[in-house]
Amino acid sequence: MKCQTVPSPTVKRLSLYLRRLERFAAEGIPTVTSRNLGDSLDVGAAQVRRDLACFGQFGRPGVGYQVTPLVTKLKHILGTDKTWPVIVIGAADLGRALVRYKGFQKKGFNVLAAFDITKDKVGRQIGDVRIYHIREVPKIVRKHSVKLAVLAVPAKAAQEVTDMLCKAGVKGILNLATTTVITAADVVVGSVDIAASLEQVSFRVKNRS
Amino acid sequence: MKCQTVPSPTVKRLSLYLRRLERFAAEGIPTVTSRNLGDSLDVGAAQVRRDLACFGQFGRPGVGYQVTPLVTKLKHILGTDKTWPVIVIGAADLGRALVRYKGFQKKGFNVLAAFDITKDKVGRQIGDVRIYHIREVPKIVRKHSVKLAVLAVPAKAAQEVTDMLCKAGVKGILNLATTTVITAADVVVGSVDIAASLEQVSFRVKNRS
DNA sequence: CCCTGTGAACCTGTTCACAGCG
DNA sequence: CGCTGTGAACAGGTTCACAGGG
Repeated sequence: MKCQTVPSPTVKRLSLYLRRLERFAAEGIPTVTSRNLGDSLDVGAAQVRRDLACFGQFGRPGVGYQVTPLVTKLKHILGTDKTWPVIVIGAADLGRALVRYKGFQKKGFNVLAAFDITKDKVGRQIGDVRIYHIREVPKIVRKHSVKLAVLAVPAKAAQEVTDMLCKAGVKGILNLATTTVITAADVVVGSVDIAASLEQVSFRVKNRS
Repeated sequence: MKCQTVPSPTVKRLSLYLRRLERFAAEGIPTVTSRNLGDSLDVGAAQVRRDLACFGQFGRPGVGYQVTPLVTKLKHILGTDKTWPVIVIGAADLGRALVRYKGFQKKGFNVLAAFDITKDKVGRQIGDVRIYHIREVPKIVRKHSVKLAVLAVPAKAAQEVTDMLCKAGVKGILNLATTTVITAADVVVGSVDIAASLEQVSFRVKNRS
């Protein structure tokens, strides 16, 4: 079907599929059906087929999808078939945890530097990742062709830092600050607000369901 | 309009509105229009009005919305007008960061205990929050009527821990593990996968926009 | 005249149902 | 026959546009 604009819910589910398929692969299962894959993720079988059909036809009627080739294909689609250098801005608690976070490594994201402004952090290490002063961002970005940055700074600094990242040439930002940041159209921003996510849950709990 | 089923995208935006309104309040701005509020959040004015209309009519035609009453109202709707006790399961890097995370306190979530299974963590403190053995969960949950839990354990333990939380009486779970967890229908689950979120960004970067 | 609240049109993503291949 | 891929129907949210209040 090859949709020309991939729906963003589809992209989210792609990550789910990949995660699950990797477990199937680890279990030595060679083939899965759309139902098979969807059931464990609470996604309908038709939805699975639709999502995958956006990128070509790699299922076999009567059989299903071959796990290993599909993992490869999905990684390629998501861009995690090669290693991306990533920087983390903000080395407070959350930033520190992100630098150490194994989930990034598993997906091929390589955290190569952290940044902060406070004197007591700059120059220190988190594991074997060094904390630089924020003013060093452009230099490091250029040197390693960094395209992705993770933002874990206080809300009031977020926009300023974002502008600086854009100017330095970063193309994608994962924003974990509790504020909305605005960028030029050619820079992608994904936002994750952990406290707000818990707030969603509390709302749903309060309103029974 | 009082929609009987609040759309979940609306709930997400409610958090954004609240966040922004609190800043307006801090700046001493008494009144905002829907356009005014939406513009800085990249949300259409009509959307803002629709979302708010789900909960009653608290805007004044020709004027807009009074900031302070709206903040109060939104907090009440989201359930963050009172303090919720929260527990964090998993005291590795991410768990530690979450226990310390100020964003929770700001919204009235009070992290009162952390849990882990490894000997070298149980009994220690993160700030003034104590780490208990996971088997203590039911006791603490009952003692403090804990309704909300944050899950930051390895993927392979997530489902087992979730089952235990549900049995202990927890009503809402924020899942930060990299796996899908399944619960009875009366327990709310919100999922945040940081690595997957970065993967979304990398996909969008790879496909220019 | 400006801004809210809302019916109605619209659009985007989901689900159904079936043709077609292995 | 089982399962994919996909038109066609459907549902949920969004945007438009305007009536009505201040």
